[in-house]
Amino acid sequence: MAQSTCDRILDAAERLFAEEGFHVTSLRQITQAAEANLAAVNYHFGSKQALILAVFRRRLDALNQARLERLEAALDAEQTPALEVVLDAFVYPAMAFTHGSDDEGHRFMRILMRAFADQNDQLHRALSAEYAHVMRRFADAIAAALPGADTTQLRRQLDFIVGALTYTMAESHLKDARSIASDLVQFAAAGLRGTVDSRSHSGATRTLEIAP
Amino acid sequence: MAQSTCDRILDAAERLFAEEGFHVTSLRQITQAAEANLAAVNYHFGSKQALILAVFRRRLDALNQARLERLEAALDAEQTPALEVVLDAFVYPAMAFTHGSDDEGHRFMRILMRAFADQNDQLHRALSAEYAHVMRRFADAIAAALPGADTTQLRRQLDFIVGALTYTMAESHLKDARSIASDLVQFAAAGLRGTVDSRSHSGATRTLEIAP
DNA sequence: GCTATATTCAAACAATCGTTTCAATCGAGC
DNA sequence: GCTCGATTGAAACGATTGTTTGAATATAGC
Repeated sequence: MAQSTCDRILDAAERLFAEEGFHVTSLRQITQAAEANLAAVNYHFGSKQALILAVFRRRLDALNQARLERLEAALDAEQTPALEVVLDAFVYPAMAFTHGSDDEGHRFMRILMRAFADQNDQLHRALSAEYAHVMRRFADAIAAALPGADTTQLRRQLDFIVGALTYTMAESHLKDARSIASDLVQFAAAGLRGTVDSRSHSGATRTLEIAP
Repeated sequence: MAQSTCDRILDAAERLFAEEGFHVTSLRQITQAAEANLAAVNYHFGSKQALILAVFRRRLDALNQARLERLEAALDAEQTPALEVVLDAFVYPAMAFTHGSDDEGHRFMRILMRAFADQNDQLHRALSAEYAHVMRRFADAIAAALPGADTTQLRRQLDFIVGALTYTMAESHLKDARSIASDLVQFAAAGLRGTVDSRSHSGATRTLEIAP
């Protein structure tokens, strides 16, 4: 018995949630996979909903901390790091999760996307609150690397990047996570730079009026 | 009675799926909201899973057809339309759905994201198959507008755009869908152009080696 | 008007769900 | 060694699920 009952339940729940979904996964499946008793879930976590939240916090705390550490390191090394460095600090730790021993990172990204699709629940609010702190830091760092950028537009574009990252990681069976991360960083950097029209880049910025 | 029982069930199911999710929504909720009998679902559709598929096909067919029509119109007007025009043909019809009479479009995008989060099911395979046809057309059009672009990298970037689009539409309560669509088109165009390094754009393309 | 087909209805089906209960077991502290 | 709290165990609870059944009703064709 290497792990405690709590951890075994968390591991089993994470795996099953990713494979099947939150609501279709029963506590009986989880406890059976964890070699624990059915009542252990309600004893240790209180309810199924609380278990779901616990599964998320465990990984999300680590992910966001890794992101912030990487950002801090970049800010220590340079006063205003290049755009790619900031984006990499955001993207790479997420990708690193998909590169763990087995598929645990890929699994987690799947259930992370599932969570963001659950618009209504308290789960979404809890995750957004968790994200808000990190997002503000990165928005600031990006704004510093992009003088003249519009703040509200930049926040929108950050949503684009989060969407591209989450979707891509949940979608592809990436053996080449590192290559995809590099592609996304490059893509996002070019997208961000292309919409800053104060310091004109060689006319690469085109506008298109969308038909009504 | 303006609509048939079938249509009332489809409408009610779509609304409830978006609000609650697939598996937590019961057939009793659906039939009650549709003012139909419980057995009507199994009579008209065969099973709950078949109903879910029917809900998707109804809207997805219309969305993809609208995209292709817009792309064809652009290809008729110009031999190789500008990148922004192609991207707009992909993005705008999706955004137009979120701009319907009530929230029906926004609702649909939420359940579309939910569907893509359901990795395993036949639902995901059915939707990917439905998408594949459209994606190929757009990939070709984008490749034509971007001479010298790498094909596999371009397909990856298309996934980025799909992710950004789906995530953004599922996330924000957009009153200003048109503005967001314009932002996304501009962002994506710049991102795509920024990674084509054959015809060098003013050194805007930077590469970053990601740490191991 | 009658018949045959299509649809709706109320009721019951078996299965599964999350949760609760209470006794059994374990493990440290004195 | 004994006791008390923490943990686990088996079983049952009430509720809800998707599906099926068979009778009642509406609708079309002749």
